Amino acid sequence: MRSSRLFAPTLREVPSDVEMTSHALLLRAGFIRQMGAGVYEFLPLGWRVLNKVSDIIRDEMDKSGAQELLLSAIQPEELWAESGREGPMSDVLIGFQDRRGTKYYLGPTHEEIITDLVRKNVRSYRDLPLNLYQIQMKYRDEPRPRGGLVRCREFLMKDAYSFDRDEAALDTVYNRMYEAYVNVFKRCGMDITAVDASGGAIGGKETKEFMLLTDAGEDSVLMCPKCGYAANQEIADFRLVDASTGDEKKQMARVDTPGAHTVDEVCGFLKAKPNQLIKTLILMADDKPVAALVRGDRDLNEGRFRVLLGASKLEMATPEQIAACTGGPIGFSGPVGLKVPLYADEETLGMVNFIVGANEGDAHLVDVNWCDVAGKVTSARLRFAVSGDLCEKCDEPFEEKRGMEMGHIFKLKYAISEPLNAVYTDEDGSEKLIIMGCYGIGVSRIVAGVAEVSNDDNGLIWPVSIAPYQVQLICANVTDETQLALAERVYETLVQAGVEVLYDDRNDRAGVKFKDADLIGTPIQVVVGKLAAEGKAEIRTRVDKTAEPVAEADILANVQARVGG
RNA sequence: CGGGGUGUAGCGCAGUUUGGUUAGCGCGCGUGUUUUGGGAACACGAGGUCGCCGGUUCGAAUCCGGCCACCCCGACCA
Repeated sequence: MRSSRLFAPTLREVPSDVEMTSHALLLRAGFIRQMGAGVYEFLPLGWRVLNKVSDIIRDEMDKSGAQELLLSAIQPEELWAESGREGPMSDVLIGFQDRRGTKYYLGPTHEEIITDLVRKNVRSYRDLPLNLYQIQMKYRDEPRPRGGLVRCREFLMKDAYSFDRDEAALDTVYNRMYEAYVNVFKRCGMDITAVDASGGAIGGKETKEFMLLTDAGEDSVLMCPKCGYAANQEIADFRLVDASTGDEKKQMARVDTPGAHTVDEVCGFLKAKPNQLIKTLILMADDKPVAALVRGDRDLNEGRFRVLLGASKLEMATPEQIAACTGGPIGFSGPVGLKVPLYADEETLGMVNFIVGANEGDAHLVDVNWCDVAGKVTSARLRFAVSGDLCEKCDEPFEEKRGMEMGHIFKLKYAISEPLNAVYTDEDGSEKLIIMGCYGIGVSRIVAGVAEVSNDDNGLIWPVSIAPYQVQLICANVTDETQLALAERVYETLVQAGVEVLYDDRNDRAGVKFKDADLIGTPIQVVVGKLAAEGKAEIRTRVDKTAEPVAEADILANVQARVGG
């Protein structure tokens, strides 16, 4: 491809509303353009990278025994109603009606569609196992798209779904997918950490997320430096340390705390530390109020709490709902005399003489002890693990890192097949539910991820495997006939040999072309310049700018060696 | 959905506080000349419904009201 013909508008300056490195570089280098919030167009360079990633995924998926197909992006609403996920996922569903008034959603994921396909076409155990995948745009009305390709409303995903007879067969395919994923990310040049994760709205415990560790990531990952345990903060387990001081219990007292409704304000007012306070969070679990009690400096893990309650919906109560069940305004709730079910984080049980809200405006209770709290208190782990908490297996303090989720595999089991009644006839003639797994990779997010971690001040740095072109050939001065003639010959030679080469034949100053080449990030650069008079070109890499003079006859072999390595 | 911010040429910005000639600057773009190894110089030139709608006014990029879009933080996030 000749740069003079390539549609790759590069920018010198970063558009003002861009913050994330990968976003800025992909825009500047002419890989993507924005259509709207979380909606991007892939320009030729971006599209090439996306396809390189897709091809690697295809190769690994096919090797693992999965079969590619293409499902409909338009999904009938009734399937979502049937699976019971229309409600839980209503926030992100983008819907429309056809001319007859039938409702549809643009596919945010394809469990319903594929399970419907399979239940209509699979009858017998002889038809199993099946592992089907596709690479297709997904549509989710994300509450907050961000970071360019990191979180989009329209994004490219590889999604695979396995269908098996029993758990043992599911385990087999799950493990095979794990291996395939490891291979995919390795081939894309990414250093990925697999972590224990939460099944999210679907549920399920056996699930792994494939995280790219980067400060730009949206997730928190807790890692044990000793045993290698790694988990998403949402589900990370840790050892409870008994922090009870053995202080003598004092007499509870009511104090005025005008205007102090946040933990910081109360602490400032009472000259206390956040860990001496227990905050009482009122939540609505399937529309019934419950109270969660956690130490003032901790955060409630709502996902864990929801699972504990067995609730399908859990959300923070509104000020009105809080007033209705506590009798006080938001910010002054407390467990003493509270008439809603109380759930206390296990860490709070060892506390004495703590501070809580008084369930009335502008007042708190101090020197409270658990004996003051009438009523049943359920103790459970309700808070997130944080940096410094101890690994449950080896008592080593966790390190906390940011991660960007690139892939997710998990065992759906019967979560979808049961409501959709996807069954098969087993050997003994009995009808059984198909057991399922699902496996996703954010293809477009991989592009963002690699761009995020692989760059320098001059631009992107692509690994050979997914670079838009393997080689960038630069003719330093196209008005120099010797240079131009040599560059043209080198271009022909490389193209004929099947090397993917972007040939900068523009009539610009050399500096412009060097800058663009670095920005685009092609891993190998071949410069035809002053040495053309001697019949030589310079070959260098994007990372190591040490130029190696190479005679014309040896250029192809040199390039091929670099591409291969 | 809550909080904060921004909308003026393809990109980056000034001008808005205090309304007043023909709305500026840099980059980029076009033509020409000179240049040609790390984003060249000079000359000439093109390019704008000042986010949209309404209002106030003799007069609105500027003041007022409403709306929209985008970004960031939070909530949310198979």
